[in-house]
Amino acid sequence: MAIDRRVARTRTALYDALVRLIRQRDYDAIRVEDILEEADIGRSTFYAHFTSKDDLLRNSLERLKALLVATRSNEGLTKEAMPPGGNWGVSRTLFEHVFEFTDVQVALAGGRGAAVVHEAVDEVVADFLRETLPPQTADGVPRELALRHAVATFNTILRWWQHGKRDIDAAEADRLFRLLLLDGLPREWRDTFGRLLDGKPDGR
Amino acid sequence: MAIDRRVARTRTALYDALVRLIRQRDYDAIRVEDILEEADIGRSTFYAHFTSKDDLLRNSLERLKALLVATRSNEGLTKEAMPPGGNWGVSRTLFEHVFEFTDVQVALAGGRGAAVVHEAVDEVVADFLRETLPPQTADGVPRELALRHAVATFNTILRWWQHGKRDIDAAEADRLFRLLLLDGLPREWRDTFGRLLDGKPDGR
DNA sequence: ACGATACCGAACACCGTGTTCGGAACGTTC
DNA sequence: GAACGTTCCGAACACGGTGTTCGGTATCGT
Repeated sequence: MAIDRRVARTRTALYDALVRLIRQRDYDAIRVEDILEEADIGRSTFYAHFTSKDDLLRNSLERLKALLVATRSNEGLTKEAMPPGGNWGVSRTLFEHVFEFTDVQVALAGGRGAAVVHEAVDEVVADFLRETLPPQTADGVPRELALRHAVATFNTILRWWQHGKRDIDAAEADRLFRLLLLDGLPREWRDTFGRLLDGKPDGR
Repeated sequence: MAIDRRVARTRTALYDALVRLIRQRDYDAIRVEDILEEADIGRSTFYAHFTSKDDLLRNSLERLKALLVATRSNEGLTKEAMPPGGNWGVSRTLFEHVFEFTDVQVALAGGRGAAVVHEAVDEVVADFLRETLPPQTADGVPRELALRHAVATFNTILRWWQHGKRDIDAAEADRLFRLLLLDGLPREWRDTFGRLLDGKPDGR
């Protein structure tokens, strides 16, 4: 016996409604009632499927993971945004995605409840990398740390990008991402931070 | 006329109570009532000073900033943790702090509400750096981005450190921090990530 | 077409929030 | 040390959101 169409309909209706709402308001400014209204679903039905709003969020994010896997080979991309020749890398593709759909930017925007969404997304992306990266260790930098640093750096770029309404494009964002992740801060900043971290006054 | 002692007492009682509670439970598992009980303060009194739990948190964090400024010259450090000769840098000093008081680690631990605290702390540290760093730009990496990347990297190390109960000491944590921030990922990881980001399969 | 299952929605108990107010306690000032 | 002003207290209250229950209805699978 296949899965009842009714449950499938109900669940996706709820997923979609949540995403739609997250794009509009702050996550914890969203009441369960709002979701019900948006999805046109009965109260009791909701609680028959999920135990809480957070539970719904967690389950919804499993879908994001699928998107990521697809993205690995540029599958989930619209034709317009397809690279001229050959493939882009994962990061570039993601940045293009974000560039295309401003929604994600909004979802990642500030606010109290956004932090929750943000951390949840982090977890999913980290999972993805954990499954993708080969096992190895380099110069005493453990796998898990390297991976989390990559996620953190990506999100830093993303948030900085959309927060300041920067007039740079996805390519530039990707460039900065790779620069920071792979090479660290450029020379001048290296010196500045080096001095600060060493406790030497900065001359002011 | 100086500030009424009663208000001072009330406010610090509330600050301390909040911190004490954050060390025990998840931030939003803490009810206002709990704070009142812990601080032994009346309900109406609380709302005479702060509009909400979040408001209290924000105000409490102003203190953290003061600590940071003090830390810049190793002032707030206990004698045991003082560097053998001369000063440590800001980052090392902070790591030593965290090493000494496991509390902070707990506060920064996982969970739903921790994200809120975490983001708030981020903001404070970013503010601190914003006031401390000289204005400049390097290789197209804007000041604000460099600064946020530093904060993010610091927190990544911290969270990874305490999450996995790593058996490394503060010095090692500081070494990793500087490595990732200033030089980026080491060679092997550079290659691995480079390949992944470029969309080339990893050979599996 | 029929049995099983999912959905509906109104009603309800529950919990935490934030406000109000009169009286008691405390601090400040002279 | 007395008097005045401020702060604190705590019980009571209204409000809003959560999660559950249950009988009736609609939809599904076979």
